Amino acid sequence: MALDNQIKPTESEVEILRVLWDKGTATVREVHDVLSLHKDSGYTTTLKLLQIMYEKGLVKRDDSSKTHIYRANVSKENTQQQFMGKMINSLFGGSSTQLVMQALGNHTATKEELDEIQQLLNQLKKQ
Amino acid sequence: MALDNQIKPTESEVEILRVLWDKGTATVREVHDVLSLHKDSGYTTTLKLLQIMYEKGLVKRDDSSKTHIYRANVSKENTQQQFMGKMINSLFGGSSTQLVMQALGNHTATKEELDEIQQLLNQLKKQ
DNA sequence: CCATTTTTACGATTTTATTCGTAGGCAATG
DNA sequence: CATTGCCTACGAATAAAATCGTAAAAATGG
Repeated sequence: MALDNQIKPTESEVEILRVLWDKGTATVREVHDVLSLHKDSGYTTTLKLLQIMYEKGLVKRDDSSKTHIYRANVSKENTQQQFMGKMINSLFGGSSTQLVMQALGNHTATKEELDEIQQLLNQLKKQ
Repeated sequence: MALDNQIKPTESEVEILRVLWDKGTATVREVHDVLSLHKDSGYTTTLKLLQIMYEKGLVKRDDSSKTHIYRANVSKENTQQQFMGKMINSLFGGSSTQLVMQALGNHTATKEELDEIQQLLNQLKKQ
């Protein structure tokens, strides 16, 4: 039933979560190295953010050895849901369909993607 | 071609824009009264926000008479696009299809809505 | 025409998010 | 066993967003 905690990660926190979702586990250094590719903030900034995220419960960590190992404590799917819900409410009058229409209309999708969507649509129609 | 201004409205600014999109034009008082239904910040807060939004170019205003009249200067559609784009990039690996799938899968849509989506899908498939 | 209300302007404060600097610990290695 | 480097902790600085308080001008309406 996932009475989802309403800890909404900030933008910077999402960037970090993406790395963790991708790698599964990572040290501060590893996270930082990935972020550094597109951003230039210092190492201690990443460290601090991970510590804050730990306090918030957004990540877990194994601190049994000196170099701590982090992993996400919120799923990508839930987080997507959370942000999508916010957006649907604030910008699409609560209608997820409106959002879907907008997304479909404005971003080009390949034939394969359209088929994929079609399949899902068929499934939903059956119910 | 809409070389969209990258002024990203903040969350509070979006709330105000919603009122303006809905009413077309509104005074600070009118905006504030609507916001007050779900929020309790003071009148001058709303005023200040509208002034900031004016400086940013998010709203226009008619200040020919004492009580200024505001209207949105960014469209709902563009703003939706802007936020959706951000979200697709930060949470859906750049794939709008992923977002659509997620939205379809998790929020219940009525038969009519599904049909509407189907229609759009058909249209896209033709191209 | 005076008192009250409503409005704008705008600086200041508060809150939240992000960034950094410094200190202390530990471990590798020359 | 000292030096160097990398790690965490954590307070503090900075930045950005939201809120408020107060003053002054205009409007309202007895």
